[in-house]
Amino acid sequence: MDSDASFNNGHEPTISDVAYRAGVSIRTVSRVLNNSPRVSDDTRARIEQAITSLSFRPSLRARALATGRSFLIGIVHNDRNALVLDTVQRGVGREATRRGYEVICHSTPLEEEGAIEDVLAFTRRSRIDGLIVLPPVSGIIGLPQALQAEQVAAVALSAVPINGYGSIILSREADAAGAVADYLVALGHQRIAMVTGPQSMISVIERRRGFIEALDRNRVALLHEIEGDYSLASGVAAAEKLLSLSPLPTAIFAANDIMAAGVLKVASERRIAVPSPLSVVGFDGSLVAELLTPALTTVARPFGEMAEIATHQLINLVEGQPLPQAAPPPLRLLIAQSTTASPIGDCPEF
Amino acid sequence: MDSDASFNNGHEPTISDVAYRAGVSIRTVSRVLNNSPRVSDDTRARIEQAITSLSFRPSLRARALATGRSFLIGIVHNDRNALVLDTVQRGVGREATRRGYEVICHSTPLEEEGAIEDVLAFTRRSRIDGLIVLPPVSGIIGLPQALQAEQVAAVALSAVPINGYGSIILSREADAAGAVADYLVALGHQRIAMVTGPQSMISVIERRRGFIEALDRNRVALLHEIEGDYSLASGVAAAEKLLSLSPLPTAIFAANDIMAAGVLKVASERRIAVPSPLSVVGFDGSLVAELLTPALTTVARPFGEMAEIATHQLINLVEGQPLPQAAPPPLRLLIAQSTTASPIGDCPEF
DNA sequence: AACGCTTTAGTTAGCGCTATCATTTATTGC
DNA sequence: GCAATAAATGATAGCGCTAACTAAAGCGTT
Repeated sequence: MDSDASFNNGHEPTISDVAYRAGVSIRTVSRVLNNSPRVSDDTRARIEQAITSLSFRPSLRARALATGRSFLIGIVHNDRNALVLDTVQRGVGREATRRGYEVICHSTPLEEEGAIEDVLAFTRRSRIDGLIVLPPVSGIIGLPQALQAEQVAAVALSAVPINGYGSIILSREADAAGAVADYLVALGHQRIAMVTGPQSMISVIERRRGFIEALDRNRVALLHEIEGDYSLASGVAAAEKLLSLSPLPTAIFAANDIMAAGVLKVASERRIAVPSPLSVVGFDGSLVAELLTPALTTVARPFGEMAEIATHQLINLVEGQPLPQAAPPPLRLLIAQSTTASPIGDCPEF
Repeated sequence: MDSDASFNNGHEPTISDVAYRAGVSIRTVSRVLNNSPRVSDDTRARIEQAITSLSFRPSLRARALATGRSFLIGIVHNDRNALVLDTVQRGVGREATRRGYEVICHSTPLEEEGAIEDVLAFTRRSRIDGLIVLPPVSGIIGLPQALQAEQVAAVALSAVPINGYGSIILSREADAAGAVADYLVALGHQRIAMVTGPQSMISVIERRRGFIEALDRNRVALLHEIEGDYSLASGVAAAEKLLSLSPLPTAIFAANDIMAAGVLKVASERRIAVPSPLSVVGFDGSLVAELLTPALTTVARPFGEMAEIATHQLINLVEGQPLPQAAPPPLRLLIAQSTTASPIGDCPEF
C-alpha cells in the first residue's frame, strides 16, 4: 500500500531510490550517471556508494525515451553467415556493452528484392540507434541510401569501399586471396583452378580479382574457373568439372570453405588424394575448415575484431564523436593439411 | 519553431499524430493499438487508416516504460551452440515478431562458476521480459532458481525436465539416441562404441542413457565408451583409442557432430574406410554433417521449431496466458553416407 | 562590504506510450 | 418518453529517466 518512491519496496531500484539514499536530488544522480563534470567529488562518491549498495542500473528504456535514443545496436546478416555470426555477435557485444548499448540481431532472407524493405522494417520496429551491416547484405545496392533516408546510422563490413555508409570496415579479401595465390605458386603449383562464388557478391568479385592478379604477378595463368553459389552442391558440381580436366589441376582454390568441402568430397570419391596430387584451399576460416579431412587450408577473417571496430565506429557516429580510421586487422592464411608442394614432375600424368 | 504535436514535423510519427489525423484522442488510438474491444468499428477503421498513412509504429520504448515491460526476449546460449544458434535465433525471432517482441541474444562463457552471475547481469542490463535458455546453459544447476529470485520468466530447452523453469521444451535426446542404436543394430552391427560428451551436461547423459538402453533392448552390449568434451581434439583422441581396439568396432556413435568429424579424421589417417568396415554416426544435425566426407549420418534436432514453441510458451507466461503443453517436434535420424551394414562375417579379422 | 562570477545542486517539463477514472453518447426496458 | 444501463471516448497521471532553467553557495575583486 505504501507507494512512497523513497522506499525500495523490493522492486527494481530507480533513480529516485538512489537520490533518496544519497540525500540528493535525482538531477544530481542523473549527472553522475552521465559523467557530467559539475558534481563535487564528495557528492559523487556518496551517490556512487548508493548506486552500488542498491545495485542500481538505470533503465535503458526510460533513458531511451528521454534522450530519443534507444541504446540498441542492430546487426543485420544473412543465413549464409551462420558460421561467423556467433563471432561477430560477440565482437559487437563486447564493444556495445563497454559503451552502454545492447545488441539486437536480425537475419534477413536476402532474396534480393525485399531485403531492403526487410531491413528497414527491422530498424523501425526496434528503434535502433545504429546498424552494423555484414556482408553480403552490406553489398546490396541501394541499401545504404535507404538507410540514410530513414536516418539510420549504419556501418558496414565489406570487401570494398561503398558509398553511403557512415563508415566501412574493410576486409581486404583481394589481398588475402592474393596471399593464397602467392602461397600456392610458392609451393610450385602451376595448374591452379578456382571455384568462385555468386558474382553478385562484392566480396566474391574481390576474391577472384585478388587471386587472379596475384597469379598474374607470378606469371601463372588461372587454369580454369567455375562459378558456384557458395553451397555444398555447387562446390561438388564445380569439382566434378575441374577434376575431369586433363591434365588435372594440382590446386583448387574455393571461394568459401563450404564449397571447398565439396571439392574434398569429389576428390575422395575419385580417389584423388589431398593434398597431393591435389591441394585445396578454402576461404572463411570457418569452424568447418578444421573439421574436414584433411583439415582445410583457409583464410581466416578476423570478424570478431572487425565487428568490434565497426561497433566502435558506429557508436562514435551515433554520439557525434570523431571517427578514427582504424586499420582493420589483416586476414590470415591458415595453413593446414589440405595443401602441399605441387606433385608436378613426380607424376605429370596422374 | 512550431512544436505543435499535431503536426508531423518530419519526425517519427507518434500516437498524437495519429490521434490528430483520425480526429480522436490518443486514448482511443491506444485502445486500437492494444486491441481493446471498446472501440466502434467506424472509429477503429479511421484510426487504422491514419496509422497506415503515417506508417506509424508505436515505440516499444515508450510502451515499455508505461507498462513496465520491455517487449524484449533474451536468448542465452553457449559458444558450443554456435552451429545451431542461427536456427534458434530465427525460430525465436519468428514467434517474437508475431507477438510484438524483439530478440536479444547473449552468449555466456559457461565456465561453470560465473555463468549464473553472467546470465543475471545480462537479464538486468537488458531489462528483458523473458528468457529462452538453451542447453547446455539450461542444465546449469541453480540457474532456474536464480532467475526466479530475480523474477525473470524463463523457458528452457532441455533433454530432461528441470524444476524451476516456467516451462520446458523437451528435446527427447534419449529417444533419438535410442533410434541410433536401433538403426545400427538393424544394420547388423554388434561391436558398437560410443564417444560421449562432458558428463556435466544433461543432454549428454541422456544421449548415453538412451543409446545404452536401446542397445540393451536389442541384447547388444556397448563395446566401449570414451568421454570427450565435444571438441574436435577430444573426438580425435577418443577415436585413436577406439580404433586401436582389437577387434575393431564396426560402428562408432559420437555424441556430437564435431567429435564425429574427429572420428572420421582418424579413420582416414589409419585407412579404415567409412562406412565399411567402420560406420560413424554423429548427433546434432549440424551444418557440418553434410560437409564431411562421407556425409555424416546424424540426428537432426528441430531447434527452429523448438525455439518457436519455447518462445510461444514464454510470451504466454509473461502475459499471463495459459500454457498449452505442445508436444515438441521429434528428433529425426538423418541417414547419410557414413553408415552401412556391418562388415562382420565378411572380414572378421579386419 | 557589496558586487558579479563560477561552481554545485534542485525544480520541473517532457519523451511516447498505457491505463485509471470520468464523461459523453447510444441502447434498452417499462 | 424517460430513467437506467451499456458502449464509446476523453482527460490525465504516471512509467524512469534527461536536460533546460533556476537557485543557492563559494569566492575573488575593488
